[in-house]
Amino acid sequence: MPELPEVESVRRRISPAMVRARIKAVDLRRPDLRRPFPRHFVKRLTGETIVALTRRAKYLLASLSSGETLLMHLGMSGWFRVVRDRATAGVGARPATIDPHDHVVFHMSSGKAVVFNDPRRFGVMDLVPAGALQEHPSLSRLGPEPLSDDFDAAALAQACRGKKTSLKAALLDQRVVAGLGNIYASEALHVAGLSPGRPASILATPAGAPREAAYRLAAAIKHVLENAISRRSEDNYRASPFLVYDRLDEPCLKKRCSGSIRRRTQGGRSTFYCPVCQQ
DNA sequence: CTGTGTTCCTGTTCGC
DNA sequence: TGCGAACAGGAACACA
Repeated sequence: MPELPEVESVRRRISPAMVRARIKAVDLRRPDLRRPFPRHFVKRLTGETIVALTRRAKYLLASLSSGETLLMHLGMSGWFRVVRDRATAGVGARPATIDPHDHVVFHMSSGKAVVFNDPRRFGVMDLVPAGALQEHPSLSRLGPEPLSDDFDAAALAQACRGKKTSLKAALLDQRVVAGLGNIYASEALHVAGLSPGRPASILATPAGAPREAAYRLAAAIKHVLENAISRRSEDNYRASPFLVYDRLDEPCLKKRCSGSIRRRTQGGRSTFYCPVCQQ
């Protein structure tokens, strides 16, 4: 689930338990996720206060009082939950959880335990020394944050200028815009009325100036992400909140459109779209 | 440098 | 019901 809106939602949900709280103890249940945990992971976290919890693209960033930053990525199946921390943290403490995919437990001075669960283990955790955050390999090449003023039609067009790859692949490229994933890339292209297979270069003139489609797509990206965040924050779940994703063969929801949703594979991943109203 | 394909891992769903 | 295949929301890496 974790694309930008889900990560933002997680950030807001776990912030009350973590921010301005001290990490009393850390249970580390295995040596690695997708990559090994950094050296002295538990030692460097224990006793630290989390000063702030922010998000960049799909990364969560916990700023520690030591100046280090705990960088976390949810991968494909990563999730956090907050539980009351009945168990006293420390040696011999009974784990607060029994799920075999609970890999990390943060015992906070707020009285809550924040549990990281990730069946597929595509998640990542790293500790970044003070001052080294911008240069971190996971962050340094990221494009603009889609909901910031840095991202607009001009930025999108510039990034896609001359690109031979498809629009869908371009939206998944975190250097073009940071935080979209497979679901919201499909959704944004649908809202913008653009066919996912068209070359990304159509967004810009040869000189790099935005064409009309770039304005539509930049606005659609912001719209789709803002909608998803507000819906999640309201905890307002519905059967399928999406316009095209996972709606194969269902009628297109756009007004006065007679199309039905198709699926195709691009770059080994499913793209959902309406062949009638997306040109 | 650019674009494409593979790979990491486990759980769920689908067709026979 | 059982079983294998296909597929799943990410991103680093190898290669042409």
